[in-house]
Amino acid sequence: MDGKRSSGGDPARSVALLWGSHTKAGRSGLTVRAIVETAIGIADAEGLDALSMRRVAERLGVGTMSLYTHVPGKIELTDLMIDTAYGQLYDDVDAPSSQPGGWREAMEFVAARNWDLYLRHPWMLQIVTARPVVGPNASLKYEAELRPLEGIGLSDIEMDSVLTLILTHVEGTARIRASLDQVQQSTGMSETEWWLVSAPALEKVMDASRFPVASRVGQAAGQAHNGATDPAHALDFGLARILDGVAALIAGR
Amino acid sequence: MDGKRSSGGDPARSVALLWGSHTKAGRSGLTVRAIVETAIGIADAEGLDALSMRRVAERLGVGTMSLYTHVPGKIELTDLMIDTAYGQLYDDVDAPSSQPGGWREAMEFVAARNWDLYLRHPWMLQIVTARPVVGPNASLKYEAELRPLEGIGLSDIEMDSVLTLILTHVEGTARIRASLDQVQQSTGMSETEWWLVSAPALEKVMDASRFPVASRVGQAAGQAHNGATDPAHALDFGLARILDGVAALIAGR
DNA sequence: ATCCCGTTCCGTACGATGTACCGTACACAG
DNA sequence: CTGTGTACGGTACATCGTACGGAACGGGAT
Repeated sequence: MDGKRSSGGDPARSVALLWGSHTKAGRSGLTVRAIVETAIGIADAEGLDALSMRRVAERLGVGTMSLYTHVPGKIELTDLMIDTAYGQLYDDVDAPSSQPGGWREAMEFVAARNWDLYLRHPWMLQIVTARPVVGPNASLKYEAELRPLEGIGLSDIEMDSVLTLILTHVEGTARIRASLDQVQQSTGMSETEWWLVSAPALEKVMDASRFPVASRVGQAAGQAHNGATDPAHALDFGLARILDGVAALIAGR
Repeated sequence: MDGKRSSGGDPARSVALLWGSHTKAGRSGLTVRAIVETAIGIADAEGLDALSMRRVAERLGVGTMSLYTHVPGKIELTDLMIDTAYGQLYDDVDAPSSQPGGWREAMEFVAARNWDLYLRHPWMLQIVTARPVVGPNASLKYEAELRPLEGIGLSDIEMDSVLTLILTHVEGTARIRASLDQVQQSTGMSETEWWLVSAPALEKVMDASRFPVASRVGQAAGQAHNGATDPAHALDFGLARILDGVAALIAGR
């Protein structure tokens, strides 16, 4: 899968599927909800690559093709998975906006929650988020995350832009973290170990004098957070700069 | 492919492959370079999903398994593709740092070049950038992009953090754009058309009063750049905030 | 000239995958 | 009790990456 996103074809079908109640069960007790939750369980535990229709069906004790009675295809299934995961983000719509402190603390809260979300469900990062899935939980998420930006001196468009900026930052940084985790898991080496193994081969072939700044900075960064990159630090550093920039925009009025 | 990234196994092998000269050709004239360039051509034109070992071999007029004489597997091939693409970024290492204007203009130049890169090679966004591929061109890129940040009052670690922040922003925003492009291409509908088709089904099921802020802001944003999101605007807006934040960091010393 | 051996090429085959197609068997309305 | 719509799922197909092992070649040693 990965880069796929045909958008299914019929938008109305997808909308109905996302917003429907999914309670009707046939004689084998199969439900859309059960399918989605099983799929999330597999993806959480073994990654998106391990998620196949056969595996889902097997785990549900059901024939593979029975899934297609409830779900049009795998793409729509992943759409449902994403919207379901969004549902776990906030207890209620006012969670971010009722955060103590101003909009800045609220946005830090939003960033932290999204960061945690991608930690729990790394597979979300692998699903190309094409034209955002407009499910009920995604809509609630958007509403919840927008509210703290109300009435602080931003236009509607700026509110949307600021939120997009923050979420893009979190997602991108989470992607870096997820990649590091995956390499670590698949090679059995920590990042530090990996560099120790690669360094000799690299030094033999790479003339450090051609990259004076890069090698100095790379060295410094590597030592500071043992491992070439520290996603947690990147998250905080970046968010601080972004929020400073937004504050400057507001103050400049 | 998509979410894969086994890191191949032997790091030394990958390093040698990336930094090697790739000039030795066998009796059929097959080269690593030719394989990589053909692969890039396919991915550029038809997307990463259309890239298969069979297609590459076919286009080269060669048996599929012959590729494996020169390249260990598909994952390593994509590593080579990425480093090759990086090679097209700057004419020389000093391109960004010799930009007229200060570090700010230089970083805008860097952002614009990366933005263009992802426009030309959208498949790069689909390849999970695990433990960054340390090829020769990637190293040059890092050096080139770091140089404009020299001597402006940032520590080594901050230099790295700032660059990471900017590149993450560009990549994330490019990902949004690529997704929109792909939906547009696969459905044959422009984004505006898509929303027009989906809106009726959505309105029937979604109670706008539950999402007061979201629907107001979404409406405003949608009208401003006809289409729910305007990646180009998001790029500029975000970059401006980020650079303001960095400027504040420097000024605060 | 002959042989040998290392390398390059590639045909075949295997185990995956998503899902189209179509028969079966059940639950419920009449 | 019977008729019919829906849920279920077995089989099959195209596609993928690539393991395996044989064929074909080029160049060095005899």
